[in-house]
Amino acid sequence: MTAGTAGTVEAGAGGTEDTRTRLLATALRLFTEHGVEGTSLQMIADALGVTKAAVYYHFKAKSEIAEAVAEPALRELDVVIDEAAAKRRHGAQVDHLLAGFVDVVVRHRRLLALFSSDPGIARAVEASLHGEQDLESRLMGILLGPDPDAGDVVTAHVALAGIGLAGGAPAMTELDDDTLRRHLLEVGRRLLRRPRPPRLA
Amino acid sequence: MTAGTAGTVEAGAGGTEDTRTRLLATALRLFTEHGVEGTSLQMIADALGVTKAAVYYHFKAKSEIAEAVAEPALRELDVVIDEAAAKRRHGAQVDHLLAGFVDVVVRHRRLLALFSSDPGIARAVEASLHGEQDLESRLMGILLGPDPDAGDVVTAHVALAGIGLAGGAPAMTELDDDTLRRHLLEVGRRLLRRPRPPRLA
DNA sequence: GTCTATACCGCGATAGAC
DNA sequence: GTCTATCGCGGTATAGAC
Repeated sequence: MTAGTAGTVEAGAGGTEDTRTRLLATALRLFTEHGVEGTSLQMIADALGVTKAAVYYHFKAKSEIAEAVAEPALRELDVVIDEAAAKRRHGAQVDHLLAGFVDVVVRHRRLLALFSSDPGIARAVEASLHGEQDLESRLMGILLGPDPDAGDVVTAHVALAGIGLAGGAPAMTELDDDTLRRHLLEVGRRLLRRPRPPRLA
Repeated sequence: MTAGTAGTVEAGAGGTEDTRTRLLATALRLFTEHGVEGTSLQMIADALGVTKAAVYYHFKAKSEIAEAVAEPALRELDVVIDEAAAKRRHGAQVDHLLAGFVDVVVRHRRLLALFSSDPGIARAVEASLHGEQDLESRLMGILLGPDPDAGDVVTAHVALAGIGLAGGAPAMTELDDDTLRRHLLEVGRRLLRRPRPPRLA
């Protein structure tokens, strides 16, 4: 995105990945190890063998790094929401959204652990979440039907918050992806009263 | 606690509340307005008309202020857990715990919004949560029966995280305490499969 | 026992040279 | 694209006034 002058860069010559990419990978690693707060620009710079100022050339602020790290997961969520919105029947929308949401949560659960305990990421995510696309409104809009009562709203919030947070919880690290996904899905269905989808897609 | 030499101090003379108490009240207000991270010791000191060092006299570190702010809620939770543990039947334990937890969440929901989005408080709470008393283990111990399977563990986590987070969510601020409590309780029951307690206590 | 003055160092961020 | 230098502010720490 914002491609511009790129062109020949992609999969360029020999070894050297461009700094921005290396930077993001390094930042993600350090973030998951020490949290966003606990990771200083100095640590990132040192790990890359450059100075803080060099890091600042690629990102205007630390929060931008956090946003960039969170972006892939948010983009996937965006796709899921679009797919869900495209379904005709409301029940099918909810089913697809739930399954897709759980899937994104499970596949990005290490990131999730960060999201939920670090305001650095949390704020970055919220910015994107309520930004241009406002993922949260769209999510809730699908989950809640045409005219939801207070109980529906509470239920939807508990479901999303619970699944998201539980997915990233330390106690879940022992479970393999598939097991976790199955259980989260089941819990979500019970919450949202969608007892069980038809056996074949 | 750690009373010691006190004695005559309690409910002392005229106007001046002791600084420590004013400090905590001020800190709580600023924390809820700007978050823990967003509140500097300088801001607290200014609001009280003292210097940073004075604040530092009462609390060795910023994290201690956060802990002190969170303490009342955690103590209430502690009581609820004890009460629940004292019940004879497991079903009654879960019912009491759920109702008590929801109640604490609702009454401290402003604080909750902080807990869940600010690692300052989050860490303080975790310290207490896993400290001496290890509230979390005891909570989970009651919620999960004798030998829980993976599904039970996931469910319990979703329930606690979901109720806690949803209770503090901005979207819930419009609901009055009683309505919120009723809906959270109902959602919790559905999750934990405790359909409905007997009509009279 | 309560507070002020002052200082330290690491942090995120900026400006400008190469 | 990277570096050196520097800034202001944050939490922390100590010495000492009252």
